[in-house]
Amino acid sequence: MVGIKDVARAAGVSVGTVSNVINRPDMVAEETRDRVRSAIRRLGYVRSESARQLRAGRSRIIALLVLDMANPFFVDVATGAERAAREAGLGVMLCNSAQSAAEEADYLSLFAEQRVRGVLVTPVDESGRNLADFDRHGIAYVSVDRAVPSGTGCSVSVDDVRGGGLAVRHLLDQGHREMAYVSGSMALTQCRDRYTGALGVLAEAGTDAQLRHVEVERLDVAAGRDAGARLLGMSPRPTAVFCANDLLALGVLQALYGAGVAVPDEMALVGYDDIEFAAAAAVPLTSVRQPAYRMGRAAADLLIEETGDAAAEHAHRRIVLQPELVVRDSSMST
Amino acid sequence: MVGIKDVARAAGVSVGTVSNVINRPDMVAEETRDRVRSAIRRLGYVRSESARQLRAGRSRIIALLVLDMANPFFVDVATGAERAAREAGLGVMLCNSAQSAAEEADYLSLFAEQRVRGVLVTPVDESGRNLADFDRHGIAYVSVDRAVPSGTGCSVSVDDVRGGGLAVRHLLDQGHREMAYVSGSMALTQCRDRYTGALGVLAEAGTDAQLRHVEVERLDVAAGRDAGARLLGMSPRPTAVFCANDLLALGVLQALYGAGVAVPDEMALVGYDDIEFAAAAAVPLTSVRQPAYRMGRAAADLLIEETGDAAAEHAHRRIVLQPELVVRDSSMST
DNA sequence: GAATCGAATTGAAACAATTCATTTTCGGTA
DNA sequence: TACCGAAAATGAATTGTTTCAATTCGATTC
Repeated sequence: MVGIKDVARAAGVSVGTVSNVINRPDMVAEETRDRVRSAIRRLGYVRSESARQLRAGRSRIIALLVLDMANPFFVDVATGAERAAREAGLGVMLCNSAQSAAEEADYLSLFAEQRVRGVLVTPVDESGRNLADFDRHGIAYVSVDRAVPSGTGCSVSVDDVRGGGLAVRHLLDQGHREMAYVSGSMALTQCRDRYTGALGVLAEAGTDAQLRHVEVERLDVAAGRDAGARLLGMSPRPTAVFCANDLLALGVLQALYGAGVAVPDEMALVGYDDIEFAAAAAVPLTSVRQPAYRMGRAAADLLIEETGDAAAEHAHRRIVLQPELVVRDSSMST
Repeated sequence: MVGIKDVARAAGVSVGTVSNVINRPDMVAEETRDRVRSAIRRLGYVRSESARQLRAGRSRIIALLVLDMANPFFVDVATGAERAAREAGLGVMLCNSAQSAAEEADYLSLFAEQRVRGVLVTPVDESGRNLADFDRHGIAYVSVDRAVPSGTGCSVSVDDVRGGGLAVRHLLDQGHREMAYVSGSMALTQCRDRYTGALGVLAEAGTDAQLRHVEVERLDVAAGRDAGARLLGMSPRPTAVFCANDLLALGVLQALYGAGVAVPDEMALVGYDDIEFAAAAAVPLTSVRQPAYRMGRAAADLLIEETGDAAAEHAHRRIVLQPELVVRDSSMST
């Protein structure tokens, strides 16, 4: 493997000069610069990141640990983060905790060994234990899609309480009184917050409308299908369903379609996230849109600020973005 | 930052012993081992991957560069690869070339600097120029979802010619004579191969059935919507459409639905990949299933074999997996 | 009591870059 | 000719780990 020494020898200069050609070309005389560059090309020299890193004490990579790569929502977040990182000359290591606290812990220690520049993470473990370790090791992190207790770190999230409210207010406005909320365990912040918002709207409206909770194991299409079957068996059968994400909603929609239940006439449906497939569904889905791409960008920007040259004057910030209701056919009788 | 020297000092042993405790615990006396381990815990020591790497000359990370992260097909490939890699104690760096040859080149040189263990890549640049560089630098790679010229390297792919044939034979069997093929440019191997297979079946059947090509810019849902609009304007209007992937098919389906064209009665539809959303569509999509997860696993396994201890006896292999037609409502009149 | 052996431990070299205090070079000036 | 200053180039030190030849230390054997 050809190293900087080989280049130096080939070009008849010292290793310091080769390094200068690469990192501060202005410092080197033009003639020397050309000689070195042609040697680099001729030998096919590629500098070793590990050696640079070892010297610098940290890498040029930021890690992004998401909850579920099969969910296009997180792919959008990743795309936003990646764009911002690459503009700053950093690489992104994208990983999937698949909602497992064990996987999360594994990855976080991998990141620590890698001395990554920082971590963007949608935490599985709400206790924040895993992240506390990061504080101890001085690794910067930004919590994505999950607010973090004040003062502990940066976060970028969407106002889920508000989002839940938007969905249920819309259904109330359509005259629904028997509603259901399909989500994962209330131990998951996003499921809990959306529920809280939904209940808040009900209380505020002073209505006797019901919102029954249907809990599912996982937040994917298959779980949505199961939930759909359970909804059909409920008595009284709900006339409107709010799902904690679009994957669930698509699953519910499929179950309803299979059972010949008309959407929205017999049952209205509202999802959450507004992934591309929501708009592409059989009956286009009404959904609470989250600015996923912007969230990814904002999170990466925060991290870059925190770990950049001006790191000294960095103060932890919590950014909260606003969701937006996108009404489509699945909740509007025509 | 606490290093191995600090641990050695705290435990009253040499750095070599600390290293042995971490890497070959059997070599160290129990009493010493415990002392070192407790020092590690007490100081919060995390070993530096970059230093290990520098010494070892290569990293413990394999890179996976996919064409389009927004396509669930590639997410499945990534999941398979990641599983295999983690079982072998390696990390995965997942990146998205977004079908851009420039992005691809950028990432490949990033990987070279990182001295990654190896690269799994779905090449954008068919010329293989980018990969030739890898040969020169001795970086192992496996081409995923794309066969590679014999002898140049490993590859895992799916028999796309066969897949295209399956789709069109099915449509012929349903009695269709006016068909269309929606895909990206024929410069893309997978689009070309599927077309070749489709035409092959037509020729073999000795029919006068038509298969007109509708070319789109990108392979996503939005492009599918455009294609759908164009299909509706064709004369004679095709009675069956085969799409080069499911995203296109979902877009076409949506356009047809919007125009009130019944699927499959007025127009039958067959997709490719069999992503989860294909089965979850308004009209569940008939699709040519690719074993994405298995492909990812197989590719990672090949790479691990090539870069492992038994690397010497490694011979490049080309694995070709078989696609399978999954018939659903979108192509079967009931 | 010396020789031998094996297990445990040591410590220096090597990895490939960056950095920075020195040194060299060279044109211009006194 | 000697000297000065700026620009260019040098090369040793540094980073944190792994590896391995060498050393130490008891216990066992003769």
